[in-house]
Amino acid sequence: MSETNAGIENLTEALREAGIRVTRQRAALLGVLAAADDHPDAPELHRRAESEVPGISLSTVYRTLSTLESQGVIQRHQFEGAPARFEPVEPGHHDHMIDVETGNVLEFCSDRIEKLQAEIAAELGYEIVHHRMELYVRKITGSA
Amino acid sequence: MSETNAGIENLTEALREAGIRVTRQRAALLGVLAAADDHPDAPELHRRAESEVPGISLSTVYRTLSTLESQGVIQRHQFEGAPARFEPVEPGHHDHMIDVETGNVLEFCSDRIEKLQAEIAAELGYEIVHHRMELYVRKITGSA
DNA sequence: ATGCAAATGCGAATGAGTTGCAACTGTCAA
DNA sequence: TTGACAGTTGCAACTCATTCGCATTTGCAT
Repeated sequence: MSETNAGIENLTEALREAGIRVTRQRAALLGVLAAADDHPDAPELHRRAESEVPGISLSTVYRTLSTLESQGVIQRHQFEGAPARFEPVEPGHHDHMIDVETGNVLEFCSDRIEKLQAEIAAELGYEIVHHRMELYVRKITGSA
Repeated sequence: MSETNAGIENLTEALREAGIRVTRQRAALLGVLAAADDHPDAPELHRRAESEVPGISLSTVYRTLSTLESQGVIQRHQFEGAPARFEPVEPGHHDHMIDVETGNVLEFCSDRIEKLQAEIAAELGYEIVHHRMELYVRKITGSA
């Protein structure tokens, strides 16, 4: 628990220093985001934040998410055919695997793939600004 | 030219057999799509189709694109922060590299990456239904 | 404590895409 | 060739996710 709180303390401090006011609404969202291990979308975050800040509006949630994203605190993911989903930024980039049956998101990372990507881009005279890789997957059933 | 026409002939035939009427609007869109080597979005396809079928409506374009997509004739790509873009399906899957400065789309393919993706999914007990990989890139400048 | 720019809540607006519906038109059978 | 009729079209109205305008409120530096 102290870990999470410490993380949020640091964050609020950092935000304040970036000239961004830490309002009740924002604190609540930071808390909700830090506690989330799924990748919630805006309405879901709104729902969760409402228990801490009852009247919080959805626009505020959207605005805060944009702010936090541009501060590099969270990441926005636009998976196929679904509203944007968010996750706190942790050290170390990763990609996503979406279970097409449940909507669950797993994270993974492959240095080897990243390296190949960079090679391919370089061959064509480009450098990678960023990339997006999503595997839409289905659980392998024992029998079938 | 005969190549393109032959391709379209085959397609219209295939559509007819799938119980899908080949209307003027659809023929026009098939032609526009076959002729496109960029990855146009719906309004752009609408613009191009209008020269052949003057009154064609945007809804028809959207409807036709959905139809053609579900027939496996074209593919829809949802790149970051942009409306969907379309391309005819050609044999051989490929991924995309988007020049963030110009919006140009290059295609590429890497068996090695695909293999790694499958391995990663398999390790976690999943099989890949499909994937999406997009490299957002910038041209490497000689000096700078 | 106080001022004020920044942030909020509300509702209205946006943009991409979809849909209901009456009028139209490919297509297949005769 | 001609019907007939289900599939299509154009239009306008709608949805859904997200953004914006604006009057009111509120962090927070002083």
